[in-house]
Amino acid sequence: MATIRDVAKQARVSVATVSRVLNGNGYVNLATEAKVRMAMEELNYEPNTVARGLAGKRTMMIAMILPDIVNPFFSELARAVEDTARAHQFTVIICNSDDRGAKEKTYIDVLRKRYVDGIIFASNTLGDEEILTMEEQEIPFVLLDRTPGMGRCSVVRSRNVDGARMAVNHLLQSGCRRVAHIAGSGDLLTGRERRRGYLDVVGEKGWFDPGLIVPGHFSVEGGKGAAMALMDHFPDVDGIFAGNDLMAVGALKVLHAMGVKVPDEVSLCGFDGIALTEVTVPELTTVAQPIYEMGATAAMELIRLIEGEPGGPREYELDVLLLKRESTRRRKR
Amino acid sequence: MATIRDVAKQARVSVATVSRVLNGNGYVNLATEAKVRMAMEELNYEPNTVARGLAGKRTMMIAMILPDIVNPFFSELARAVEDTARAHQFTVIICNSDDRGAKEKTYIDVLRKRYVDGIIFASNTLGDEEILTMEEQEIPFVLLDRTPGMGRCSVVRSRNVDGARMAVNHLLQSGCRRVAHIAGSGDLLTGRERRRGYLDVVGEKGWFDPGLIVPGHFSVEGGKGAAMALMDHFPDVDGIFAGNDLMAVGALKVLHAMGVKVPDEVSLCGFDGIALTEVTVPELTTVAQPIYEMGATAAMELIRLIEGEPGGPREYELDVLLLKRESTRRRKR
DNA sequence: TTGAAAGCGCTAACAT
DNA sequence: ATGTTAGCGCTTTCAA
Repeated sequence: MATIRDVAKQARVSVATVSRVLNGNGYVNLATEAKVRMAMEELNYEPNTVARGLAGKRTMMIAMILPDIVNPFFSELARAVEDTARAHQFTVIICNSDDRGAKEKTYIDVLRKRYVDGIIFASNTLGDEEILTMEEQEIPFVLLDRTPGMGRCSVVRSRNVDGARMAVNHLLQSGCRRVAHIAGSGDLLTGRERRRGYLDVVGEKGWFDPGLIVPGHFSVEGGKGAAMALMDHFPDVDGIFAGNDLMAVGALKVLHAMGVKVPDEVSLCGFDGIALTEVTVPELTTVAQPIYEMGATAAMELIRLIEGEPGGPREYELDVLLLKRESTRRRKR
Repeated sequence: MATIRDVAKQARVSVATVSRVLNGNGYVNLATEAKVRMAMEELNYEPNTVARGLAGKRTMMIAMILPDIVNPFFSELARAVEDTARAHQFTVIICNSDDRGAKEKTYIDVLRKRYVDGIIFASNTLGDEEILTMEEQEIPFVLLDRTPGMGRCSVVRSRNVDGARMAVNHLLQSGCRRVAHIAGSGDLLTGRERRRGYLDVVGEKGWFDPGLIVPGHFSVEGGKGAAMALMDHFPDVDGIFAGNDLMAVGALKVLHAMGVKVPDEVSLCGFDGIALTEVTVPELTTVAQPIYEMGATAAMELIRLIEGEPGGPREYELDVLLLKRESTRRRKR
């Protein structure tokens, strides 16, 4: 492994000059630059990233903290982040928090010691305390689907309330008389916003009952339990808006097992637009978020922050799209 | 941020001594050690990982190169790797290769410059050339589902041939008269082995025809195309063994669309055991690999290699398990 | 058992 | 426009 010193010697210049052409800053004579590049070529020189990290405080590494990479929503997000980061020479560290604050804190610590250049939080437990830590440490970061309790920081999210309204309206328009909601965790912004959208549309209906909102914890299992409870207590429910696709899939399974026909007896709509919704029978209607775009946007924004570009923290709110599929397609009556 | 020097000063010893207690090597007086630990505590000292990497050639980072983190098989593998690595203080870098040799090569390069301590290859394009590079550079690595063309290196895989045989036998026992195979890529060891298992069981049957083996490229789309072609050319096929679950899911979709009843008209069996197989209707019978265990094993083995423990490279071959589910459960006739 | 000092490979003042 | 040099924070001989 040739070092910068070897190159300098070979090109008969100082290491500083080599460093300059390497980083494209400072003035360098064109002829000199040529010599240096030549030498680099000959020696097959490759700058050592670790040394650069130590000296320059820039490691070209970013981290992404998410609940669980196995969850398809997050793996797609991660994929987008990695693609984008890579295109800008950044390497990505993945951290699974399982939504546990303690794990998340540990990660932040480890990452700080590693001088990562920035962090994307797709995890949901991040408290104001951690945010404060980040700001003190001056580590750039971007939040996904989360409003900071305080201060301004960069955020990327999608129009959850709008999406939920679209979903519920669509359910109603396709003929449902009584629509229930399987809700995600109330601790999460997305959970609350989608619930809000649902309420906006049906809260004042004569048939509405708070019991129509059942928690499903954003998981397949949760969706199953919720659907079961729902059909038990409200046999006349003929439409369900699930706060995410995983829960919708769970609900679908349970309905099928109970012999309830989807969409004819109960129509079902999810949220997120993960690929999973295309393999079920019937295919699931869902409010698709631009998942890949969200990840890419978050990564771009983080890099912008890292490069110290002007403008300060920014907020991005992305549009969602209702994908009407079989699970809400009723036969004409 | 306190540095090792601060600690040394505070404890009135040299940095060398602090380094010693930090790494637990060399002789250190018990009393001295206590002083040092005290100082660390007081100053809230945390060693800088980057500096350690530069000085000690040990970055406590490993990388995992895989085709695509969005593929549930690989995301579960990745999860296992991260959990295991983290338990041993290693951080994980994820690299999506899209099975493109060029990307993979670039990654290896980047990772080398980063001094990563080791690499897990779950990607499939790795050629002997790259393996040689790795060996020259003396970077420890572990292969998943791939036999090296040459030299000995650590490998983790599962009993693909056995599994395929189990699958096909099960299909036969459950009443199928003519079983086809949707095959994964012939470039991949797993693809070839599963195909071999299939052939082992049916190759000599009177009804066998090479045309019963159709390529499905290990993807949902590929599975769709294959199933379509299959039913077209061999309408009497009543059993399909798909080389992985993704293709099985694709096949299931197509069969459903064609009005072919699964399992009664055509029984279907996949391979891998990803969670997806539990949400389809009918649920998919599949040969489950111990995915998490494979990832964990690979990570453990890599760490073993990194720590330079004796024994040299090792090979692990893990057992698979046939999960009999609805897609092969025929009504008695 | 402990300390001094020479790196690890690079960046960034500062000087020329 | 280019060179000198002092770090970045830690590990590891080599001495003592």
